[in-house]
Amino acid sequence: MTLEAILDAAMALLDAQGAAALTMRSVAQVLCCKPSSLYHHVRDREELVTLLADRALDVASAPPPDTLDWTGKAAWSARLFRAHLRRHPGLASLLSGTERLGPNSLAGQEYALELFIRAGLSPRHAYAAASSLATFIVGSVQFNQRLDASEADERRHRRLLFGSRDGSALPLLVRHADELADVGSDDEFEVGLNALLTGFRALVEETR
Amino acid sequence: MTLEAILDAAMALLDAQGAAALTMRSVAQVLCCKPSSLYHHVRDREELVTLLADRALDVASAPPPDTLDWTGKAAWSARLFRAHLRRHPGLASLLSGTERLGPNSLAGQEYALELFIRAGLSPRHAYAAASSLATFIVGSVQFNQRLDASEADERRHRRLLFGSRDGSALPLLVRHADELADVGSDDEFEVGLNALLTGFRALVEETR
DNA sequence: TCCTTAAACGAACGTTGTTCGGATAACATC
DNA sequence: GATGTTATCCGAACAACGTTCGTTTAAGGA
Repeated sequence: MTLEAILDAAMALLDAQGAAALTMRSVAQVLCCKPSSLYHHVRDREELVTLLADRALDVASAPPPDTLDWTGKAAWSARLFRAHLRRHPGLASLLSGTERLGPNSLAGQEYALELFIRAGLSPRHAYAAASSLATFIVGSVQFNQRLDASEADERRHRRLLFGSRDGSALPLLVRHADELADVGSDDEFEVGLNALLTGFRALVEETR
Repeated sequence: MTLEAILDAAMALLDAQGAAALTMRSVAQVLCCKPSSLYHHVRDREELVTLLADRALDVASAPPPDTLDWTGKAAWSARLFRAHLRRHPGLASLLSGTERLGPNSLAGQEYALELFIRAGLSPRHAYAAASSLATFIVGSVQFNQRLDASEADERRHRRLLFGSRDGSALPLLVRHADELADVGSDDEFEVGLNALLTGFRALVEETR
């Protein structure tokens, strides 16, 4: 009957059946109580989601090995964060819909801020860089969630769709349909991540 | 009574009252008909949203001036795209929830693909780069939507929140609270965009 | 003129978030 | 130990949502 239990139930529900199944009634059912009881511990459904979104970030992430330079550490943490988001389907969509001011979210911001400031960025640039990186990671997972769910089916679908068009309007997409069809979300993420980090590295150089 | 009219009404509703107001009943009311009538032109609400998400991308965007190099053109188009997303609140959240296989979406992908391939990227890298860029743009708008709505209030709120914590856990966020509080979404977007593009430029160099 | 077909409607069903008043139990106070 | 206060839970209900079904209406072709 405590708020902890409510968030636990919501988390279990989120992992098991996705974000759409996260209703007041379903949460109550998991806790063997009635929906109205939840409103004594939580004002809204929105507040529940906000609390859950931050609680779900409570990942005891292993710190990156010290042998890496700062971009290596950033990449390490970014991949870990992405893996965590993919392990909990629906979490990405939760995060992009709520404000991120909870303790775990702030801790992550603090960590990235320290990393980027120590690398030589101004506080403002470090903050903007951290926000951009977080935006890209969460957005990347959220965008490819539907695609990853169907996997091979989706690839075939995409290839079919590209190929079925007459080549006049979309020559490049059609010509490279087969090759592009199996560019997975992993490849896309790595390209974007590396691009962002080399961009940040260049920003450090030009600031110095 | 045509599908065009339905999408027009939905678009008007989206612009006027946001994505949450986009209900079957409200769309029907704008068209002076009953909700059940909509189901003769659209299978689901999801299909309506999917169609709308692509139709809303129908922006007769002025092509970037030819004096710019390819990263300049990419930045130009990216800023235009972002401005368009911000002009239509709720569109970003629509885009991140549906598959992007409509004609306008594909046309945008084709355009970015051509730009990046002509710059020297392999088709696969060009595709991944374009996807990453789109992810960042849409994600950036969606993330900062709530923040931009409140504007100054939100800034004060953020500063207050950062400042109110004891400095032990979040030393950097607290120390630079004032400075960080007025890092707007524009700054964040420009930093991320520039980083991505210099990263892509480096990718071209190392590929060649 | 009659028949077929497509579109709009009215009413309902199930589910959602949320509110309110009453029942209930625990806890503090005299 | 009795009493009153407080916090919690429950039952029922409300409005709004997406969706479906059967009927009505209107238009177009044979």
